[in-house]
Amino acid sequence: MPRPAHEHPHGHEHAPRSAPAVLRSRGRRLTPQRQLIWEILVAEADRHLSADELVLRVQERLPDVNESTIYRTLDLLVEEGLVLRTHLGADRAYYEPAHEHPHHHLVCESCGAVAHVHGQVLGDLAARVDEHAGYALGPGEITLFGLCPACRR
Amino acid sequence: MPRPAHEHPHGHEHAPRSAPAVLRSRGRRLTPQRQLIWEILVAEADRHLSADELVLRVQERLPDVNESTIYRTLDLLVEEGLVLRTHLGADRAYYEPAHEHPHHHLVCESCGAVAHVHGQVLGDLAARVDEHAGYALGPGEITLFGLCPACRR
DNA sequence: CTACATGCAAAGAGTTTGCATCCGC
DNA sequence: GCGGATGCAAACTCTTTGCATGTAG
Repeated sequence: MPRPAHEHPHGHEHAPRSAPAVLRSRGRRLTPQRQLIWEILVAEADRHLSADELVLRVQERLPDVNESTIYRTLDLLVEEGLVLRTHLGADRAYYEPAHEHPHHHLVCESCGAVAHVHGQVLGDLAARVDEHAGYALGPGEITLFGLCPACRR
Repeated sequence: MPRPAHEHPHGHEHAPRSAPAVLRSRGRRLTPQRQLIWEILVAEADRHLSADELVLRVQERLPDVNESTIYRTLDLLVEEGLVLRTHLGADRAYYEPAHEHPHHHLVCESCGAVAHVHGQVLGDLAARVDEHAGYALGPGEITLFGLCPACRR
C-alpha cells in the first residue's frame, strides 16, 4: 500500500496549541530538536507522518538529530496531548498535531489515501454500541477502511 | 509489511468452512502443520490468537513446527479468506476463523476484553460516510475502543 | 550547577526471507 | 519425481533502552 496521502476535507480544522508554551508551562525543556519536530508536524499537519518520515524531514535541517530523540519527543508530545498517534491499520504509527475536535480516519484500501471525518458522522453509534454490548465508547479516534471516491471508479 | 489492498475480498464472509477442503480445492497442499493450525484456530474461535500464542499451542502437539511456518500458513489462510487478521490497536496481529456474518470488535481500553458486535450495530454508518466523504466502506471489520461493562463501574 | 535531554549503539519484539531439505500429491 | 512446504538461521522493520555526554533553565 502506498503511503497515506491526505485529502483535504471540507470542514474546518482547528489550530493546534503552541507546543513550546505548553511544554514550558509543564516544566519540560524547550530544545531545538523539540521545536523543529513540532514545527514540521504543524507544517505537515494535513499529512500523516510516520516516525521515519519525520526523521528524514528533521535531518534535512538538523542532520545530527537521532531517531531515538524523535521517538522520545513523539512520546512526550503524545503524553502531553499535543500530538495524536494513530495506527491506520498498518504496523507503523502515524502522527499529527492534536486537533480541537475529535475526528476519525478513513483509509482507502486501494491507494492509501487518508481522509478525516468529523466525530458526528458516526451518529448514534455510541448509543447503539452501549445498547448492544454495554460498552462505553471512548473519545479515541476510529479508523475505517473503504474505497476513496477516485478508487471506487 | 504493507497491507494488501483487499484483505477481505467479497465471497469470504462465510461460516468457518473446512480449510482442508478449501485448500485442496485450490491446489494447496494439506500438511499436518496446516491441519493443526486450522484445528487450533477453530477450537479457540472465540478468542483472538496472536501468532506467537498460536506457536505455543501448535508446539504443544507438534514441537518441531517452526514459527515461520505459522506465519506462512496464516498468510495463506488469510489470502484464501479462511482466516481474519485483525489488529485490535496493538502492534501485533490477531487471528480468528472467518465468520459468516461481518462483525466488529470492541476493545476495552482498561482490561483489554474484546467483544464482538454484529455488523448491523453500525446502522447507517456506511451511508453517512458515503455522504460526507464519498468513501465506500469496505467489508472489513472495524475496531472500536471503549470501556467494557465491568470497567465502567 | 543540576537535572533533564540527547546521541550512540545495542537490544528487543514481531515478522519475513533465502536456501537446503523434505514430503504431499 | 516434481514442485510446493518446511525448518533453520539470518535479516528486516519499527521502536525502545542503557549509558555517557551535553545543555536548558
